[in-house]
Amino acid sequence: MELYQSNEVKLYNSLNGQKEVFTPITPGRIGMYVCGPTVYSNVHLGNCRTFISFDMIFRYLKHLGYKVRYVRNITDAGHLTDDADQGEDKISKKARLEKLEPMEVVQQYTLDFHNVMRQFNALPPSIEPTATGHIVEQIEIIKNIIDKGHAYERNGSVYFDVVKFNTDHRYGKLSGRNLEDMIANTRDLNAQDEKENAQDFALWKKANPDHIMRWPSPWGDGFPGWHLECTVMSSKYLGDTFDIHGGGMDLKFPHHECEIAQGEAAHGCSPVNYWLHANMLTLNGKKMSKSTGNSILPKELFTGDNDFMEKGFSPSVVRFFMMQAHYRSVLDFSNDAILAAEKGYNRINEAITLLDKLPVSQTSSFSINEWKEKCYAAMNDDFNTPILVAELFEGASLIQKINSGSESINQEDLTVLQQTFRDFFYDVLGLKSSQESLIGDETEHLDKAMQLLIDLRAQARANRDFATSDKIRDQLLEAGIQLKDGPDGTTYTL
RNA sequence: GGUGCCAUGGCCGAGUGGCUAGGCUUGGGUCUGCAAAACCUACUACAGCGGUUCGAAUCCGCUUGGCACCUCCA
Repeated sequence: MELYQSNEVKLYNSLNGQKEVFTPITPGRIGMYVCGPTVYSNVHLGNCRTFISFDMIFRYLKHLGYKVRYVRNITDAGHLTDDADQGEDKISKKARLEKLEPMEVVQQYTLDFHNVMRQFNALPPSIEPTATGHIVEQIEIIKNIIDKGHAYERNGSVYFDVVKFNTDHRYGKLSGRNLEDMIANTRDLNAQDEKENAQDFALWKKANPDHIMRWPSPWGDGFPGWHLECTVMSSKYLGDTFDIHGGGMDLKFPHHECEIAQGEAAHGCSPVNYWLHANMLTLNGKKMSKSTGNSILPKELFTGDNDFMEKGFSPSVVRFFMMQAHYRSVLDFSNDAILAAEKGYNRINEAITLLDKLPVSQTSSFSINEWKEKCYAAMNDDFNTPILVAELFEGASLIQKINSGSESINQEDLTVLQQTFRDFFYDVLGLKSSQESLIGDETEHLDKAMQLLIDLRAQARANRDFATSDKIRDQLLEAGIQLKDGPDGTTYTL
């Protein structure tokens, strides 16, 4: 019996704005697609929040025993810098500026992305397809959409006919827009526009002679439009209709709206059952954005080399900070907020170090299963990680009380406590304990060296040579190591 | 202008028509040579104005403020 059979997950579906009971198309199996990064520059922290949010969702669904195929693409072509019409492929623009091959740029930033995701302890997706690896499929689906009468060719480019599509489908159902309003609100600035309507979007763009990234197609040399890759890759790997599609809130319109239109036009069915949108991470109250400069790189945050924070923070602390907010809420990043999160994170880590050393009693003075159920209930309710974190703090408090003897626990319950605490902290939230950043070998060496210092200090204290003992303590603190005198001797944390 | 979302105690951040999330900070205490850490303990908030209700911070309306999308952006 898998956990999912006894845990009913409710998730907020952007398609109708309601929390719905999640039922996969195939029992026990889930297909999930998340829009990945455009690899033309380093991912910033805001990008990371979305991927960390969906990593948490992926982890919880797996924890429940579902077999999840998680597809997250790499956009290495096709996003335009300007208007669809005088647009230039983002990747090739960057390439020209830096005098690099386009695929060199792609490689560099893909590696950076993977590296950052690894630091945040995000699991790799099951499949990570690239747009450039699916040009053939994109050309095929464009032919299909043209055949169905939902697209037209103009001067070597192909456009999706939104107005025609809207006559027997509903364009705008995800973002709550209707086409009439959109048309009414459009001022027609581009008289030379190839498109029949301003709302039409490109499926294929003709490449100018100097455009580096280009592929042959039935309409001439060009490159695929912005929204097509996701439709192609999601349907290829997950089917024409699949369970969950995720992405950042800012992709809801037009990107996801266009995906729905493309899917419905090409396959005749709605592509996705549950649309999930992760909210933005703001910095100083404003959305992070590469173009405005209001952004912070993960590396700058980890090292403390940035203008916003007074010191560096470990990836796990940053992840914990994000988990303290709901994925659908805007989260503002600030020095005070992350500092507070770091202290809370340390508190939970203190409890974890006690987990294997707790005294066992004949009976328990509380109901551990009640606590465990609350943890699951939090996650089952649209992945409410802030509530889960609150429960982990309750658990941490419980651990301290058992340790100090004001609560007691029997062996059976202790096993539940250990298992549940670890399941949620490590597996579901994807956090690491503060000591874990060190590799085993290093820890051992450090332990030995530290023990020597601790012994020396203890001796100095015994001789009431406090000048020496305080010197050891204070200088270690400057080096980032904190000594903690307890009843059973002195321990240290980094 | 259009479409959504949000306003919670010093700070961050959940949530619910009635039973005081949680973390951080701060005050008091235990421990300590002194600290730090840890632990115990205290601190009853929901933008404003109306309305519905026995009862609303939670539902409805208005006002004010903020954010996101409508153009590439997670």
